[in-house]
Amino acid sequence: MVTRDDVAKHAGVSVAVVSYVINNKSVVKEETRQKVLRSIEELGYNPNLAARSLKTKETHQYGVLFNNLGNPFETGISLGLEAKAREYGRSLIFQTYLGEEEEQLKTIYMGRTDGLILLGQSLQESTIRHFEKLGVPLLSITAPAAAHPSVRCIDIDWYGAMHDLLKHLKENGHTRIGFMGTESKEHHHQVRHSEFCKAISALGLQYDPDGLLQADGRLESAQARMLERLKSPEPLEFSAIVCANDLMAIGVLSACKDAGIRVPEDLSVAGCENILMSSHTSPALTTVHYPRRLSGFMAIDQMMKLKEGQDQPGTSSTILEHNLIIRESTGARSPE
Amino acid sequence: MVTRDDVAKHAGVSVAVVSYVINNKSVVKEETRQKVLRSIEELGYNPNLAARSLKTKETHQYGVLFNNLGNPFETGISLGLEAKAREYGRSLIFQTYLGEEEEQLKTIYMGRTDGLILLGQSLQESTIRHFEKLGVPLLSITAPAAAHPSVRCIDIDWYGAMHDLLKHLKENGHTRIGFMGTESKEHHHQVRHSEFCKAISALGLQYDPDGLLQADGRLESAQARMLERLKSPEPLEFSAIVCANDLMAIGVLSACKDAGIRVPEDLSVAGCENILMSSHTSPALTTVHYPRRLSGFMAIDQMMKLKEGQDQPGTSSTILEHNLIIRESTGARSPE
DNA sequence: TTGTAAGCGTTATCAA
DNA sequence: TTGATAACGCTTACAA
Repeated sequence: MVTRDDVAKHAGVSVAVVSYVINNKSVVKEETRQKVLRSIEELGYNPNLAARSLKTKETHQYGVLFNNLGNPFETGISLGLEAKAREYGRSLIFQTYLGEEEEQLKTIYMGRTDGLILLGQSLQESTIRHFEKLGVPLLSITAPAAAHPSVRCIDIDWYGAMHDLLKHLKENGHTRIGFMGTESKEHHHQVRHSEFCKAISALGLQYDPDGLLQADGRLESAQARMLERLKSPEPLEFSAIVCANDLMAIGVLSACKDAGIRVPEDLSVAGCENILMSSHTSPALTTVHYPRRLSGFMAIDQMMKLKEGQDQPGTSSTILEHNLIIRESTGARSPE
Repeated sequence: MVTRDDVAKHAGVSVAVVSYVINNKSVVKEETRQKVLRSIEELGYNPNLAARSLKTKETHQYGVLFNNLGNPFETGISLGLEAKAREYGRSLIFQTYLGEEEEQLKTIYMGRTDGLILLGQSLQESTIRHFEKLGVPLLSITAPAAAHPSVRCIDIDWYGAMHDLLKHLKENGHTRIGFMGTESKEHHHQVRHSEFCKAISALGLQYDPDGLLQADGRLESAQARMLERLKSPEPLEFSAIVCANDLMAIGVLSACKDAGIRVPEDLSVAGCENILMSSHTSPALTTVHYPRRLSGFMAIDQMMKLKEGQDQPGTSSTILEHNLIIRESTGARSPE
């Protein structure tokens, strides 16, 4: 490996000068600078980042915690994170979050990250304090079920989104509306569910708690759960169903197809997130658009600002624009 | 930050002993060990990984180079990579590969990675040599268009896969078969295309070079390209089309729907990779299954073995099992 | 404008 | 079985 010492020797200067050149300290004489630059080029020198961050306490890496890399919602966000991080010369360490291994985060990221980006996870109080003490900021894209003051959030206004969606369904004659959520109490889908409930009552609609179906956020489990429900002899409690994400909504669509239920003639189905695939199902899915790429941009931007101490107290929560996308999977019911 | 010095002081031992305990050197007296362990616990100590890798020259991190994080094929592989890496206590640095910024890889990964996992990219000779010199092994999941002896590969047998698929189409009466690939000469889809061509002639089928449609691997561009083709007055050169990946095949499906072409009655469509979504389109997509998760497992396993010097010369290329999945999008043509 | 040297938190060698 | 101490490659006072 070529080290800074090699460069110094080759260029006939001291190691400090090499550092000055690399870090663009303007003190260096232009002639010397060129000499050093030439040596760097000739030797193919690259600074060792581990050594650098040991000294500077800056790693130029951010940790990103996934729930499910297989969900295009999360990869869509990462696309934004990654592009913006690249702009700033930052790298991302991706990790799937597993509740039972939360303790390990402390080990994995020690001396390896300038900040942690969550995708809606509710970390334990002790973990949050640990990173706080280390000066590693936490930021969540889409708010955790259990909000914590020292975790800043980027999200859309779920109440507004649910209100828009439910208003659309109401206008199509639906009064009884179901919900498919995610079982875990700590999952960020809980926020979507609770705002759904608020919007339901604000609009004077009915919500039968029996009309709550629980899956785990994945397509397959949603499909299985819905199929099971459709096969039971009892009639559905609802004429329309809102799913906490598109993946589950697509699973519901498939279950309806399997069971011979027509969408939207027999049942209206809506999702959340507007992943690419939701416009390529048949029927195409009505959904709430979540600005994924933008949320990733904002997250990195905020991290960079936090670093520069521009920690404005008002910015602990950022609300992004949402959009209702009406497609074919919702509409008026047609009685055979 | 709590350092090893703090622990040593707290436990009343030297710093060396703390290291011994952490790294499980068996020399330490059990009583001392317990004392140190208790101090570590009490102080909430975690070893600084930057310092450690500076000393040991091992980073316990692997770089992963994506083409498109939005492609479920790539995230499916990552799911495998991530799970296996976790088992071994390794972290992954994800990066989107951009040809024009290849030079930067040398900087980004300096002192930060024990190995680089490619997803079919063809790196420049000089880049490959750079990492070779540093002792950073390169491994590609799905073979690059330009194979290089020092990059080991994990892939399926694309000739076999294409042969299976084309045989199925031939049995359904198709003789003229088109292909949708990816434009760039360096893209790993080129391998799929060339093996397609070989299988075509082995089976005595026709392949009209005009029947080659070029997109960029994404759904949207495939849809646009196919729609454009369908709108031109000339009749199609083929009665069936194979797409280099499922995402593009789904785009083709959407284009057909837009243009009023029935699948498979008017045109058979097949993909590659068998992403989750391909079983939820209508018609469901015929495709070649690629064992994504497994390929990720193998990649990490190989990396770990390379490290231990178990660099068997025979293992530079690993072939995984593939499967033809026949669904609804292919079949016999029905003349109106 | 450049050089010397201390120190970042580890591991590992060598003595004790 | 333990303790000093020299690296690892870098940044950054401070001195020259």
